Amino acid sequence: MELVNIYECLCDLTRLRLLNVLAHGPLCVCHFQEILGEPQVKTSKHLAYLRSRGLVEVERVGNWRIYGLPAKPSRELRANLACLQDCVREKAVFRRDLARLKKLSPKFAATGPCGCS
Amino acid sequence: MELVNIYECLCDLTRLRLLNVLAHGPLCVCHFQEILGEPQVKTSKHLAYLRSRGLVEVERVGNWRIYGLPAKPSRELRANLACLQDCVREKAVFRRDLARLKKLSPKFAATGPCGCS
DNA sequence: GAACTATATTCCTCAATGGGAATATGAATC
DNA sequence: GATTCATATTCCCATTGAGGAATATAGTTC
Repeated sequence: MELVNIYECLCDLTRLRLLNVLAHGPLCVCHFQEILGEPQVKTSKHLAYLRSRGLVEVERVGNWRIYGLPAKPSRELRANLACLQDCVREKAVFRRDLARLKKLSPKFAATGPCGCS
Repeated sequence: MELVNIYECLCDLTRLRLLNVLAHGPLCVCHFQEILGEPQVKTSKHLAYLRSRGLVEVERVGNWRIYGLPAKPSRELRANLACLQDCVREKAVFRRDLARLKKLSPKFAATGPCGCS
């Protein structure tokens, strides 16, 4: 994974928001959708973009795709994700996303690996 | 300055190389040109790009434009530049650029603010 | 003021990106 | 096997970016 590929992923607000949420654990696409309030296509495409550059990994569970940060991130990726966390901590959009994540977590947890149904 | 603007600047190898050199002090365009071995248009354009996003500042000295990192960088910028330094330290291209910088520094210093002439 | 120097800008072309509408895929359920 | 559900993919369009050739600009020097 090249350093530039990491930064390519970071230069879009939607992807930054996804990574911010991802830092707190893996989720399926419809959960990201609900937390960010973004349409399905947009969410799915950006996750695919992140995946194409190795910033996320996918696991298939029934109908769902669970996206999470890599199990073994490179040194560069770890450093940049940590830096991102630091930069983002006080920004409104990102805090709001995390607030929604917290609020929706019980609902998500209610129905197996995914509370979509 | 938005976080995304910083990452936009970081997602191109030439600009990463420029920033890496810049971390060791301001220089004029032709010096960057010589260190990176890139044509004038390319160098000038990427510096303009960095400037448009506030990652560098320019000072005019006679015919030269001296590009340097901002005197008062934002917290985000500082964090990301530090992270970049850390990520780049062992990569060949970047080390090579710094080696050239070191080698050429005396020559640069020889003629006032710029040793081009 | 003419020539030179360092740098920026303008055109051009090509490739990549973002976003949405519509459609495809593939697993689960009835 | 038809339907539903979660997700991906395809097409479309508009914007942006990278790179180079050529030209413009503006300061310096003779």
